[in-house]
Amino acid sequence: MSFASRITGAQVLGVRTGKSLRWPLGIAPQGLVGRRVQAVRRRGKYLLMDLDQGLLLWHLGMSGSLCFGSAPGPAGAHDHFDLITSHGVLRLNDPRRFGAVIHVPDEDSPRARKLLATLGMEPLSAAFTPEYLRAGLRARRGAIKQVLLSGKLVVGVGNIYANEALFAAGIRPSVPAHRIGAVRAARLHAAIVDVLQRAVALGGSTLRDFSNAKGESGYFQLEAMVYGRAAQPCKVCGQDIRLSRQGQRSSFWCPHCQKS
DNA sequence: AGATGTCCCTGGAAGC
DNA sequence: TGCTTCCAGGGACATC
Repeated sequence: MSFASRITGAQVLGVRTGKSLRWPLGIAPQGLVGRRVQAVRRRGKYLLMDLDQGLLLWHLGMSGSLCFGSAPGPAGAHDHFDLITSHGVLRLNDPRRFGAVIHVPDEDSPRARKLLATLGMEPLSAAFTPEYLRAGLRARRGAIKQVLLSGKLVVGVGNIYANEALFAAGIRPSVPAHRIGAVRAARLHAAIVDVLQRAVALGGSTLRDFSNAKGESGYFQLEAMVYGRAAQPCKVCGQDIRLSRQGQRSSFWCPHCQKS
């Protein structure tokens, strides 16, 4: 049973905070005491926890993980936030502290809107269609890789999956988004859905130096075709995988399989 | 409003 | 061996 269903209905008994996370909580921790968890949802990479008053937004950043249990044990160096409830303790562990827990009064508050309202389509929803992607790409002049990473068209596509999806679609990361026609947009759409579905089925592809909540290594559970393979032979054509930088991010691509 | 650059943080790896 | 430097990630924010 997921922690979401186990924590639903619980009452908050207390909060323990460790080192500060990326942003302030937005409320005094005591202000959460007595609240009830009414539902747990997700939007993009945010976890939304509806309380009887207010809303808690959780984000795992790049290295965060959650665990939920009745006896979490003493807090470790990277255990930054415990939500202590009548059903158990939800603990956020995050070595690199890119994660966040943020309280907002409601989803329409300025802070919540700023974080959530600009998010793009859910990639595994029925509304994410090839036509939607094509229309969004047509309106953007930036490099396709950065458009995907921006999350404004479609959420959930981080650097690893952007690289992999572009390879699968045969599109070079530097191509201006609006140059991608209907046929290739459809191919990219299918590639995004496929790579995310496979990643979810396999439990994600964490960084090589981290592990999932169960402590299992996430070492390329989704086997990368290009990501992290600079100067290694392409698994399809044998040419050396190239590495370039776009907006402070590494892009890996095959010069033969991704011609334009 | 879109595009671009900067910054946050830490630990592992690589280089000296 | 021990030090320093580089690098990875998501995404808000500032600036043009």
